[in-house]
Amino acid sequence: MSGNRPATSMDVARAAGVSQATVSYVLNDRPGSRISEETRSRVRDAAERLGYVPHAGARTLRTGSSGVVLVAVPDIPQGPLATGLLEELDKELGGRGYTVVQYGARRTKGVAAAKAWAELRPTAVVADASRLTRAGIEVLRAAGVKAIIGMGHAPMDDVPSLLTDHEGVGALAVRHLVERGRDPVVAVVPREEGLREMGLARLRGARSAGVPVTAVDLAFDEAEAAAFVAGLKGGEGVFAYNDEYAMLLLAALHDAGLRVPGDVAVIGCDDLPLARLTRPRLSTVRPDLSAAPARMATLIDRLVRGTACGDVDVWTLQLIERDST
Amino acid sequence: MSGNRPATSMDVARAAGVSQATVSYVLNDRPGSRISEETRSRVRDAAERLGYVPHAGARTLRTGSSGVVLVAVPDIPQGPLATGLLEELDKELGGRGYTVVQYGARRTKGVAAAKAWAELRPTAVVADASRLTRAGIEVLRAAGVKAIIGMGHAPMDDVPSLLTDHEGVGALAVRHLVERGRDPVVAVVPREEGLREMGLARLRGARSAGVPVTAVDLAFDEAEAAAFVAGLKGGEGVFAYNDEYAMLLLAALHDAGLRVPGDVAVIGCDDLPLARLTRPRLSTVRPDLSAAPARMATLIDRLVRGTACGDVDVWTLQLIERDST
DNA sequence: ATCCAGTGCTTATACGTATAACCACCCCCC
DNA sequence: GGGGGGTGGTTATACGTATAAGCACTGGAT
Repeated sequence: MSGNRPATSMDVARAAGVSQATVSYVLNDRPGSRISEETRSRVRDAAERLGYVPHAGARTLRTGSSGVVLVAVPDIPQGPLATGLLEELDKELGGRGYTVVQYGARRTKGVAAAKAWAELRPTAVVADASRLTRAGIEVLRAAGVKAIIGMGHAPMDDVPSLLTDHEGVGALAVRHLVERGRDPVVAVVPREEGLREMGLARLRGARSAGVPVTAVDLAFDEAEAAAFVAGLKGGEGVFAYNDEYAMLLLAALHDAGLRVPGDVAVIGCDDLPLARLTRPRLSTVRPDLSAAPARMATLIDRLVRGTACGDVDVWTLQLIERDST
Repeated sequence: MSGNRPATSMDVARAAGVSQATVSYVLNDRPGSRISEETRSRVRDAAERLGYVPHAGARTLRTGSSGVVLVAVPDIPQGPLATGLLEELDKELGGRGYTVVQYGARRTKGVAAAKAWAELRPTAVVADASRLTRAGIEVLRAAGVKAIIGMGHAPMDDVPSLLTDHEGVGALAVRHLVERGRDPVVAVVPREEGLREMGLARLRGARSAGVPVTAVDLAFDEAEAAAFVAGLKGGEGVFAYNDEYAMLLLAALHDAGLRVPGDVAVIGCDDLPLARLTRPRLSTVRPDLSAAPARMATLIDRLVRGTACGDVDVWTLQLIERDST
């Protein structure tokens, strides 16, 4: 049973006493094929008995389309938001008959990454926008990829994208701090590779709110946070880039004996589950992703069927006011 | 350029003025093939010019082996530990010529999941042990999967596994609490689906340490945590299942006005980056995964080549003592 | 001159599937 | 008794690749 090679549709055909074509017609129950109910069940029985599983590669070769949606996940450690988004997207696309596959993409990008993806002849590709270059997109198109969707902060002119509204996050956070009467407003920009660009985008948004905003570069490091906090005079409102940085600052402020929000107000972004547990409770900007998976799935499906072109979505932002501001 | 069908090795052959076989020999540079250097470069040029990318499905069909390592990730939200493990594993296997692909596996398990995976004809499968059943394993074997590796807490008798030493975590945590003179020792068992079994395993380990341990069921919920904390008398040592639960308890203890570690000691598990930011700093049990990816990759490679059989790894545990115990 | 060994390719085939095209049969109706 | 139209299949082929087997030629050695 286990030393043998996998059963093929030909094996099933022999076992059921029919031709291989009949097996194919039955198992895919192609509409318009004229096979008697009796033969159908004989074929299905044989397939079950032999443990037949179709060969995706062969099918792809024959039909010219794999039904695979390749998701190239970013290198940045994934939070619960991204994980949840992918899970929902998987469910949506699975329900429409696609096979969702995540591809680790070890640091490659551009044409090199695109070539690796193209080998699988995916029907669609969802990729971190920072991995996509124009030349890479050409490679994918040439390999027959029907739908290409970018995720990230920079709008790609060539492919529809799910954009994170980083500017909006910054603007919303700063407006809130101003409303609460905070005067020097400070925006933290993370120094880490991959986060820095987004930090700068959020800073731009912060500055668009109409008040002067001081930018401060910060690595995710307790000593640096302590040094930053030591320079505060009191009264500041700090937009901490995200909840993780906000938690870093809350700890540093606690160590320095500063009161939140009495001396300094802090606001994060993401509404992480763990960030609800800080004391004081952390105010934050929550990106609402709940509508994204279904819309992405619909868009992919339309692009594959060729009935629609690009469409850019933007997340909805919501301010969650707790105790830290 | 973009309305065309993808270039095949036959197209490359025509462009280079050679046969398709020659193209295959050159691009895979098969040792022992006698092709002149001049022809080789002509072929490579043509391939580059046409943007040729091999068709993985066709190759799989021909060779009978895909080189794909399918990783079926668990449904439980992934922490940085698991993410890091996968990333390293990806790198290791990528370096050995495998293609690592993550498969979302929307809640399916057993035979249904195995059939879905088998369609891709992976060379190896790394799966959450809770998704693997004996029948499922048979399906994979029958589909030609050479290496099957389980991850999780229950040792599978049939496949080698990377085991989390949940018992060890419990035992180590409780021994530490006892050393610090804590008298009633309490172990938290999470109520969430998927976490509960592991919680029970950690509880067994906790009880193997030789002192009486009270178990308490807890959902990840602030109100429940507050109710639990309200029942404490003081002096307790609490093993909180993991860092997230520990943070939940720290918040509840803070709200109740109890001092940590003065009144109650708390220890977690995982050494999450965010958990280093609590005040007091959280003591924890850190699973050391650094050796796992390389060992898993080696094991997979050996199983594929048929030069080795099973081998069970266990993570190394380390106690990190900070301020909460 | 003939044979042998090597070099540099080409020809032919099989992998597993989906589907267009064809075929045999039966029944009914003029 | 012959044509027409449904019913229930079968035969043949192509998808793109890897590789075994063969073939033409060249340059010695016998």
